Amino acid sequence: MSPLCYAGRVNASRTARERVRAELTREITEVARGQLATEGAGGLSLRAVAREMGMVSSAIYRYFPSRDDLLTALIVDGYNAIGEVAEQADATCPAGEYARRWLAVCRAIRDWALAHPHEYALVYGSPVPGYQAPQQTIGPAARAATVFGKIISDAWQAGALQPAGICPPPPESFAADAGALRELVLPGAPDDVIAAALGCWTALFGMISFELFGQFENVITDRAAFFAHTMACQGRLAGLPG
Amino acid sequence: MSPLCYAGRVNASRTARERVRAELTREITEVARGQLATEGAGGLSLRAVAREMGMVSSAIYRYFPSRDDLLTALIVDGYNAIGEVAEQADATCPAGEYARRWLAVCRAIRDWALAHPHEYALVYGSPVPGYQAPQQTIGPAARAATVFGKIISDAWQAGALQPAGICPPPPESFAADAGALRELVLPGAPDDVIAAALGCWTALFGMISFELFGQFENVITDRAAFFAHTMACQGRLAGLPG
DNA sequence: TGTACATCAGTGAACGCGCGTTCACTGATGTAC
DNA sequence: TGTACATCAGTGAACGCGCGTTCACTGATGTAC
Repeated sequence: MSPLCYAGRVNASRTARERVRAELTREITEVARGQLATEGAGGLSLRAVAREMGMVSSAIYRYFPSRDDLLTALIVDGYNAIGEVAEQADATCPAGEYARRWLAVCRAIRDWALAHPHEYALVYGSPVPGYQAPQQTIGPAARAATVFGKIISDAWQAGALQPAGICPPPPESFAADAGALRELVLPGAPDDVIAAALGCWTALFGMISFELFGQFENVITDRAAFFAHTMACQGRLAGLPG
Repeated sequence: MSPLCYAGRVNASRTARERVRAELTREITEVARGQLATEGAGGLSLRAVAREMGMVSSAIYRYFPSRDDLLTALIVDGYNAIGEVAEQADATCPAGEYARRWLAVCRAIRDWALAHPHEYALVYGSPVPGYQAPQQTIGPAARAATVFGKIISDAWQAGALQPAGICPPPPESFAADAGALRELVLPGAPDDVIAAALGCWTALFGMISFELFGQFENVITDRAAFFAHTMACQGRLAGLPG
């Protein structure tokens, strides 16, 4: 039997049993996501997931070795979902309209967060007690940031960035971090642009978290409009024209 | 027996039994705060608190009618603690140095948050599942914001505010909210100043939450310096000179 | 001041619940020859 | 193609745990006269 033939057989069997396995794995995370939406991250329970799926609780262990691994899967999914809506929003805008791209990304992430508050909280909210995020989550976490980084560095490299000129220079201790960010997500941008961008990015999630976690209760009525306004200001602060 | 004399007796008895009661109430919240620090908000348990105090779990119910009431007390304490450090930090600065006051308040809140991460998370992080914040928490929540509001409105009324001039005007739908904020915490300030201040305030907590909730892991090394820099930029955006 | 009574703090047992995880097992599905 | 074997999914019972809350109770503390 040739290796190729052997590989063929293995793949065939995979697509039989393994396809069911993949489907059930997906279904488990989906049910878990649903429970997240009603109970929050702390209340996620393997037994409840199993119950909802009509399985015995121990069966879940064929798919996830522990509750934490299921949580990790949900976190990775969450990061990816945010990354994806960010990518899509960015792609709908003309590449040269940097401020518009930024606002589109902001809005897309906010919309996603409002539609999936518990998943957002899982990813950007307080850490789940007793859960330690594994390295698995690093890559997906960078996905949305990469979209934003590209907007800024595109603008910079096109010479379209108009620095607001109101910030002092970033601290010297930031230089090394700026270098790493330049390598990964903000090619070509100088340190002050990188610092401003990072502040801007942080402000985006600050706004969303404040809104989602109730700090705007009895304070802001038209949150979508105020959000867009504030994000426009932040974009200007980072030098985006518009 | 005169009403005064009666009142006197009641007060005397109060200061006997009621003093112990107040002391124990305080001790319960303190122990609960300690557990918060190790378990997080979701893991706070009346039984564990009672155990640590050498009481039987049902005894706690003499002091707090339910777990949620204990949580509420902790939240109120948290808001008050943040408000207090903000007030103190503000008070150490010359009244006319607005940017310095702002930075001092930022730093004080960040320091407190780093020293009490779980209490911070309880107050500004994801909502505790199943817990509904009662109205009791509204007043203390405004305390820190009042300090900040005073800095901005002091600066405005002194004519010291130097608007960055890079923001578009706030949306019309913001006018009513701005009016309410003007009444409460930003006397005299016009709408655009209020909008900028609110964005600035939100960015402060965005920075702290990002740092505390792990988003700066492997991204920023000297977080104190980067924080100060970003908050300085935000202050400028809100018009604080410096 | 002394005594009968009311108020209150703390006890201990219990109710009813859910949780994560392990383990020996039964069948079904896939593999090797 | 057929058969012996290995792999794997799902079962059901169990372990040991912790939780919030209720309730009838015992003493101690405070009150009224």
